Amino acid sequence: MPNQRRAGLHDVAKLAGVSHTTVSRVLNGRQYVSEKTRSKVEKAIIQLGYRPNLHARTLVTKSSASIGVLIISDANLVGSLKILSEVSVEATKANFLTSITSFDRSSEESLKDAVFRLLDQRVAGMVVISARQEGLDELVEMTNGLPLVFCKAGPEGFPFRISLENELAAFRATHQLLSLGHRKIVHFSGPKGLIDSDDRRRGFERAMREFGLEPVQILEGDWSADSGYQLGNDLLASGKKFTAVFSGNDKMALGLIHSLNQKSLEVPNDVSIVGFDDLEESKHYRPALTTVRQDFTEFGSRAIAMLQAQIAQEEPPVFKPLDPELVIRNSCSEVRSVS
Amino acid sequence: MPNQRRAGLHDVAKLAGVSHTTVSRVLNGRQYVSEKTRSKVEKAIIQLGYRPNLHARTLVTKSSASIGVLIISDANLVGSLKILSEVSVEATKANFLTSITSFDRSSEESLKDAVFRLLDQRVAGMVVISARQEGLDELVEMTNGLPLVFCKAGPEGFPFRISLENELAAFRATHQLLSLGHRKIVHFSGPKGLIDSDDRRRGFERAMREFGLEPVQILEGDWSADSGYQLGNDLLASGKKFTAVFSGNDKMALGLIHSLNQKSLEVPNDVSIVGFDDLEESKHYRPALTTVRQDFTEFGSRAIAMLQAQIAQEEPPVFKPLDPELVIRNSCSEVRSVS
DNA sequence: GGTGGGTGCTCGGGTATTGCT
DNA sequence: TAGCAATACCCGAGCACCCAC
Repeated sequence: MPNQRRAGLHDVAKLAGVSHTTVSRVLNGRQYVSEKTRSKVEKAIIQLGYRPNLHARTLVTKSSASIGVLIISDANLVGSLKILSEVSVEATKANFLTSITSFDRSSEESLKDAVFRLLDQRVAGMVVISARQEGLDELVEMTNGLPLVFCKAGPEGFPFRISLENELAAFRATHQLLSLGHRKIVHFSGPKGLIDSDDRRRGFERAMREFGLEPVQILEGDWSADSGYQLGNDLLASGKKFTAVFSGNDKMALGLIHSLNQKSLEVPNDVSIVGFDDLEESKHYRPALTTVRQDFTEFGSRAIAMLQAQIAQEEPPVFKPLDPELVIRNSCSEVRSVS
Repeated sequence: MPNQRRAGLHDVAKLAGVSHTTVSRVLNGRQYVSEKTRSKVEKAIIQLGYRPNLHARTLVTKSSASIGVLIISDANLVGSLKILSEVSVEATKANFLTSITSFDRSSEESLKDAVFRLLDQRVAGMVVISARQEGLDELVEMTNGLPLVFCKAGPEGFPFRISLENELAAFRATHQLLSLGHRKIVHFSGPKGLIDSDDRRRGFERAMREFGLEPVQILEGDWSADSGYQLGNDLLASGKKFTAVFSGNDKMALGLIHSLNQKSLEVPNDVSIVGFDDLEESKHYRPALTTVRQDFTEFGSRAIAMLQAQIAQEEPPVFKPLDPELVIRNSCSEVRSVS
């Protein structure tokens, strides 16, 4: 029996011998209720297992206690999911419920449909997790002033946005290679158009430029270890000379190492590699991977804090950018020869 | 201006010059509306950008078009998140909205609070993703007949449950080692109490028993590569003799390989290893990992199909159990010596 | 008597007003 | 004047019922 009618305000009022107005006052912590009546009402609430109907409340107050999360899915689903889970946990702490929906760029439905799925719920605010910039401007228009926070990609100039210091991190990673004497450096990037890929590529290019160097080559993968392996094979087959690779993420670096090993090339003796992400397992690769890490953990709480401030119409908090950290392990050495 | 009042049924009715009932009929595709009025109403709807208020609708129909997902978080968060995303996508296809909330066993709040967060939304059904059995019986009671589907762990005898064939998969993995002549086999398990850990351990033990063997040792890790590394060190320090390890997942296997390598032990020459999961990157480990894979992809669609059937009070679909597949690569060889 | 369409109550809870103690 | 009851109406939709042709 799913739907035995649940107790309502009126039932509580009747049991407690008060008016429904008083019950409402107790529920919302209003004044003008004596201790005695309050406890009477509370007892009745517990006895009946009363729970307010959120839909009814939302209907009249016009403000639901739930936030929407829109995931615009792309290659790196797992990354988005981590953010989602953080956002959800933080939202819960802040007494918000989380409604999620995803939008697949390759599907027939329009972004508008996905956005309206959330808007129709009258969410109090929205967190958008997207790896690409495209379409985000329209999104702002569609939502028409609704509190909004973007994770990763966000429209140009939009104030509420949480992103990684990709460019700086990539710069530092590349710099590490350069400071070891490497000059012939290849970059494995992620899919073009993803903000992470593009920013990291930019950081790489800036570091090279500051040394007056040209990249040997920039190869585009899809973040997977498989693609790193494939790119490694392609690179070796091309016959281009290089002494180091800066990989856009750790997984591609793993695939690259695999492909080098198959051709009897060793890391770091023959080729030096720097990764990106510092996955939990990267230190157990062979060799342990030198990589660059960014603290992800505050992503969710920052997003929710920004959203809450907007919802409450307060001044949004200002966050310091996250400082990327270079983690030096065993996949880099000084240049020996130009193979 | 977030809340310029949005158009309601009445506004549409006024503009179209009909009553709100007629508009409601058009919206719900009821009969007894002439083509002419229908198109008039539809025009008005578009013109006003009208969107029905889901809360109002839920209030009167007592059935919301949203399902709840409760994530009871444990070690393997990423696994749960993958299921979540599938569930969410499938739910969307079926025109349901997804509300999620998580419950942390180590937190002060009770499971009841988490469940009620969802129940208060009057969700039409609930998907529970839990790695542990504990507390799931109460959950069934609390929800009082609400359509329910459990992913991974589920209460004893509960009919609606999606789980992996862990026991069988682990049996096959162990069997592979045995058929190569290994007799001194160690098992690295996940945290005790997790259904995945326990089932895999059982499969391992059954395989050993059928060969009349005792496990050399069963070591408990936490699924992480770090713990696999630690367990590897512990094992080597213990001086116990072994020729093979069946690791409860691929990541711990990676850590184990790392620890063996540090002691100049090679895989598979000195020690054979079978993993579990077949991560995308496992084929790029050194050596490429022999492991066992289960197809995860239908998890979400199965869960939603089961839930939908319950919600619609239809006969739930019956699914064949997923057949685990042994993926043979280079981390196992025949026994040579007992080190 | 089947179509087409309007009136009015309902869902569950918020709130403003009045009035009594 | 604090503490409460009683009344009444609102939110936005669904629907039973009624009344026209």
